[in-house]
Amino acid sequence: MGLRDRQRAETRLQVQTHAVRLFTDVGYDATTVADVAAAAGVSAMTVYRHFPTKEDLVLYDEYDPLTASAVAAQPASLSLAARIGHALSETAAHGSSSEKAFLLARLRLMISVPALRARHLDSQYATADAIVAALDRSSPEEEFRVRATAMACLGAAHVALIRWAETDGEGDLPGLIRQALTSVFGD
Amino acid sequence: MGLRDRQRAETRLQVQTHAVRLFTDVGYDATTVADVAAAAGVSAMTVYRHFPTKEDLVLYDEYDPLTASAVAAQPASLSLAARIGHALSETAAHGSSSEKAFLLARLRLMISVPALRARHLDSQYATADAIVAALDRSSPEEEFRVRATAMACLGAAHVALIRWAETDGEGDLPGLIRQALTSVFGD
DNA sequence: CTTCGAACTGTTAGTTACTACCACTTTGAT
DNA sequence: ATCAAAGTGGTAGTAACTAACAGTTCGAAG
Repeated sequence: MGLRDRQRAETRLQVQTHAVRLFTDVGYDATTVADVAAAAGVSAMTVYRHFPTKEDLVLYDEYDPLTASAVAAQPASLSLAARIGHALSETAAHGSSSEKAFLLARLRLMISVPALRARHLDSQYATADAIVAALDRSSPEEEFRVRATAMACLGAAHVALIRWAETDGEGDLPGLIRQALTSVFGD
Repeated sequence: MGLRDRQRAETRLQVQTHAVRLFTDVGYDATTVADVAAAAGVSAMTVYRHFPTKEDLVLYDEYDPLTASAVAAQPASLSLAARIGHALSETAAHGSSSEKAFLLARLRLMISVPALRARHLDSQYATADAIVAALDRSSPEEEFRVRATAMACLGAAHVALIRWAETDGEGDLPGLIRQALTSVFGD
């Protein structure tokens, strides 16, 4: 990996870090993209080169492919809901390890800012698509069943994620997700 | 109800009707608010006086309070998921009666346009809030349980709604919602 | 019926997110 | 050493909104 890639990654991180800090301290709407660019020491154009929209300064990652492959890796002997639920819990265990404070700040923004909350929910929709693509191999009726189950599990897991953020990330996220799922499905 | 209110309602309907038609025929992004205003024979400012954002030209209603009161009216002997699920199915039975073609056009936009899809999902989030407010009367743990169940049921119902729109509203929506919920919960 | 306040509408000017285009610099491979 | 490619900045432009002002119309009180 050359110097160019390293500098690009560095710039990207700087921009995003300053963005989340300003959004948290000053407010999302009260902070312009020009403000973020100035704080990061770049031009506004450079911000848009790294992040397609202002919202993406907060919402860049997402674990769609990871989740989908985790679902596919579950033993087929389990029920559909159990396979999806376990996969979600496992994926959360991997994702939430590094830089918890930064992730928490981003999550709080995703909860409190309407535009970010909406986009975050839409990314769940994309995750459901990925799960359907990873599992569905038969009839439209089966796809309907898989998609409904996936959306239900993702909805429950989302509540766990919010709870985790509201308690400052002190509980363990995979456990909260399992708790949310069992309180819905009994199992 | 005076002439003023009638004219206001008339203008609002005209604006929204032309908006949905233009969005469907020309495209959401390719249609400007000025285009909508011109088609409806009003100024752009008038559009904003009736609808806070361009997105709200498609997403105005939503049945939060209806759903919440329907949930509260379910017999407490049923399980939590059953109470919420039945309430969703009942609310859908009331809402989908009048002007199906217009509702379908709006739904198709909510599915295909990313910004509208995101806001539509966020309105589900608001519905979950209303359900929680209607049911929760005890501990934070109970609220967690209610919210997780509500989001799960709403996620499944959303899949039914999409399916209904994709099949041009020919199946019955309450039945599809029940089908989605039973394919998730077994019950 | 007249009059006066309030609401509806239009116009204008401004902010901000975002895009297209052009020129300049820097990197990395030949 | 050179040249193509990529990163960066500047300018200009579109479109979603907002604030403030002025004109018009409705509706209620006298």
